[in-house]
Amino acid sequence: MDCVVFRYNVELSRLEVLLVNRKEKIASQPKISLPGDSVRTNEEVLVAAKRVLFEQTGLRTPLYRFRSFEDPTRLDRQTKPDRRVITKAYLGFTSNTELEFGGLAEDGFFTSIEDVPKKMLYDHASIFRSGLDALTKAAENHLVPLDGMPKSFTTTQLQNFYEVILGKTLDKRNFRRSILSKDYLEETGEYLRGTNFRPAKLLTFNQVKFQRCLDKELEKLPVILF
Amino acid sequence: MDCVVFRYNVELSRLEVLLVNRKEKIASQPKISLPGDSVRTNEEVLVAAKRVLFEQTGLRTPLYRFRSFEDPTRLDRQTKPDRRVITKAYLGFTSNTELEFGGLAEDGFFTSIEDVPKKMLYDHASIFRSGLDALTKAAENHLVPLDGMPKSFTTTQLQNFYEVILGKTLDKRNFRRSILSKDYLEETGEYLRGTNFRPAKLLTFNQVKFQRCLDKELEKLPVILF
DNA sequence: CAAGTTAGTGTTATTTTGACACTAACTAAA
DNA sequence: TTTAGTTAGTGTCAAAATAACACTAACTTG
Repeated sequence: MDCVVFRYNVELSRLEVLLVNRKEKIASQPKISLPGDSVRTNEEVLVAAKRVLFEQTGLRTPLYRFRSFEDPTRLDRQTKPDRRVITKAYLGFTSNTELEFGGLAEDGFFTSIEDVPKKMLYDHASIFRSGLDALTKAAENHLVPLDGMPKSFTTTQLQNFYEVILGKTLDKRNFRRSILSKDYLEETGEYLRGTNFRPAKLLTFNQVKFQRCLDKELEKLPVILF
Repeated sequence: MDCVVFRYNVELSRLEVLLVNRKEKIASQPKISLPGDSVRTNEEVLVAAKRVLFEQTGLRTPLYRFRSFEDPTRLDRQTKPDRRVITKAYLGFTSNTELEFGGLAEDGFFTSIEDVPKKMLYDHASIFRSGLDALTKAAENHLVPLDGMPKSFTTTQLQNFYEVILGKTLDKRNFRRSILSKDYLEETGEYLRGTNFRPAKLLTFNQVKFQRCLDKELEKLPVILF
């Protein structure tokens, strides 16, 4: 199981992803990789993902599964032909920049998604790409988890976040209508102070409601096949 | 990997599913189960599913993946706690009733979905139920694979098929508009003869175009996260 | 109090979806 | 040959969802 953990870098207004270097070099593979490890025999995969992410990087953040990778040649082609390895991939968001490496991870860093190496451990480069696709798809439908946003934020800040992910500008009114109808944002009653213009309402992300919203969307899917 | 293979019984106008009895009894488990077995180390899972289905029942039919089952307790609770077993489930349709059993399967039969045993091998009862859910969802969106329909059929026959799956009647005009817009049905140029009323156009199912249509639908999904 | 800046809102046109009823084409029987 | 019987096949209208678009509200500073 592997994790694609994004960070929204507000200052540089860019999207970053968390990569780690493995302690051990595996055959001729690059050490640079996504955080990830194998699942214990009696462990729920999602639980394993959270555990491993914490062990390797010190991060605790909700994770969302997005795809499995089970091509029988995914590791063969590169290394160990002794057994077949499949992996399940999760994505997450964080705002935390204080990392503590451990487990299989020697060290690591956030890097702009532009600068992610083309070659990483095993098929991690393509897992990353797939995670980015999943994120884009989620963004197009205003279903990006906001675990990496500040505790509270304004609608405009949120729109900027989405615009960074999608790489294009969005219509303010349509964006607000859509995102508010999703019903996972809550007003704090507070306003953003310190500007020299009209203060904006501060919102918070309700992760539980977001999950409910995700489930509702999954119900609506035209197919389960797949 | 396990297969949920449906058959549309035109005469009885009901939906049936293919079950097999395993040759070997496993612990205190029922022998009755879905066709299924483990995947070979170097085998694509879909390929394995088609191979196993053929070995066990003599059927060759396109299969469509619909879900994975990976709860760490799925077999533990019942039998072998020696290793963790996950499974990937596929669904398919056939019109073939000539079965040839082999491999792990002693024998088998099609049974009405009403009469599927509540207790089957491992968690096969819940895999079946989940396959039926997938089918229903597909039917609601007019995306049921028609591999189990006769070579050619009329729109009305197709509508009956859908009505059997959904257990309710559908509006003829809306059904036709929707299903024809999907673009995986082709006119044969032939007409259904032998009736004493207006002859209906005969259509065929194009499985390749259907796959393309499925892929297009998957593109449109609001999330990749699942 | 005027100027500057962002916050916040509503309407219209287009597309999609569901509800609904009639004419067309054929056979069989009178 | 005409009429009755039966299913095939088609189009419109209303409702909901979606995309495009411009102005007023609220605050700060000088």
